[in-house]
Amino acid sequence: MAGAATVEKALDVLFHLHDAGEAVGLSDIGRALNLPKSSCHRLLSSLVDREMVDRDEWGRYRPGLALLSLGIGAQRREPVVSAARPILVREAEGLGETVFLVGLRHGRLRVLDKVEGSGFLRAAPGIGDVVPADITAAGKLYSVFGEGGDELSPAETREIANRGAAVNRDAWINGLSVLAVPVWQESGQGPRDLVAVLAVAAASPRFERLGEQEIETRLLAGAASIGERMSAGGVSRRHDRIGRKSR
Amino acid sequence: MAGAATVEKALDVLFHLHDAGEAVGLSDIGRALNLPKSSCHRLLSSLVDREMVDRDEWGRYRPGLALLSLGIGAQRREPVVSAARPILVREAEGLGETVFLVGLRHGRLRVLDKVEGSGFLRAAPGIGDVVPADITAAGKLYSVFGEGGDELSPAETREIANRGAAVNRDAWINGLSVLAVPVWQESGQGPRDLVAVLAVAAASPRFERLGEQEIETRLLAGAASIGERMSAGGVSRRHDRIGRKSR
DNA sequence: GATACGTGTTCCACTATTAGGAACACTAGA
DNA sequence: TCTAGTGTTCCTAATAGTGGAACACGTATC
Repeated sequence: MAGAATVEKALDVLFHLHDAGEAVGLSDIGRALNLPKSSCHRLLSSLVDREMVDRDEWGRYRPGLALLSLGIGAQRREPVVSAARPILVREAEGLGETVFLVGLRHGRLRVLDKVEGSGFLRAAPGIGDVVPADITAAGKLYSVFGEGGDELSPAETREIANRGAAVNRDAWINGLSVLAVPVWQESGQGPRDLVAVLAVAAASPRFERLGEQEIETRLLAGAASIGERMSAGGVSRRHDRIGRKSR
Repeated sequence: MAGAATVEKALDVLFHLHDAGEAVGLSDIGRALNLPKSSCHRLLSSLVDREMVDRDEWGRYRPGLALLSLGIGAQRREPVVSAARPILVREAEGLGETVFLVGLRHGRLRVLDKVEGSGFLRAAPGIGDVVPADITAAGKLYSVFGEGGDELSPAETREIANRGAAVNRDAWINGLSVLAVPVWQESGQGPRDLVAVLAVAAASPRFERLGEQEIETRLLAGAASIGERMSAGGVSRRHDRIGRKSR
């Protein structure tokens, strides 16, 4: 909370370049963030030195590739990701549709990994992106089984709890249907942990043709495999929170 | 050059967390970077707020998932990557080995994308990582055809120039053989541009079994496809450098 | 138990640092 | 040529970061 204001401005710049989607000039950045050009210039030169920011042939700024290295490193440390990767690939091939792995991090749902199918729904959320909790199938699952997530009607809560899966038709993105199942990790004696959500997204007509039941059984089997692989891998067995105050 | 010192310290912290490979405590960070604990704490709290840094259940620090979102965004803006992706997948499946796309950015060779084969050489460089220019097959190609890269013996230069491919056996990593070919983009009237390098890495015995000639012809065909796709995509046609001073 | 060391966190006076206006160099367009 | 736009550099006031010291909490050691 009591942070370094300069660092936060630099991060503002970085995220602004990300959100912009295209390369941005110095003056535009200053205008957008209400910062003087000279301040932007100073911040950016530090970021460029470390390749957190790149410049195109016109001198405009865009996010740099050092971020990729850091980001992939962050992803690699997520045990769920390495456990789920083969299953994501298998299901994406088998179903021919895009498969997501979504996790709750820092109070928000993030796409931990994704493997695209042969369909043409490339736009949807990218790896690392935050997805809205209130309208997505993944959000519903976390609302029912996890700690975070938003409130749901008692009826829907009971239905999802019994079924062990959540569906979302056209509510998030029109024409897109999503089916999601929880990924559990057994933690020895204690209660099992909801470590992620496995989801398939497909254009609604295609979704119908594949058959909801078929998709559900495949995903449930996949989620079970991931859970087993995590327990088997053993590297990340569950520790109780000990020591250190955390805030 | 004349940058914001605070921002650079924050980046020091970020890269230190990346290099460390495992979660690090506050005191350790301060010791490693010769920074007072209080300064580290302030910097880190800003980074944590934006999810550039995460904390594990013991309160130790590690790179955060916002970096993944930013990094994937940076990668997506590389036209070569989207053009090459299908070819990488195809060749990785066809050969059963890991295929790399390497580009020269900011004077250094970076892994722009990578698709892993069925072999067990997962360790090698990750997406976004910098690879050494002087000993790799990709470095040799850039030395001969590109602007960057290191010097090479005239004999080897001529051989690579004639062959249009570079090989590296056990020089970089022992037991690992790499074959790389240039990816050209025709730019209308001017000379063609070396936009990336396509490379296959395999354990040396497996490399022999596949046959160097077979690998080379496949890669050359793949590189040609990428070049065509880039020119065809048209989105990123070549512009001459106009306007703005660049430094 | 009591002691000593480890951690992460908070406080606060000092001063080095950044802020940001203004002037500069340059290009594109009228 | 003149104007409006860009990115870059310079410079001083005053703000924002520095970092030592004290704190609260946990684990190991005697």
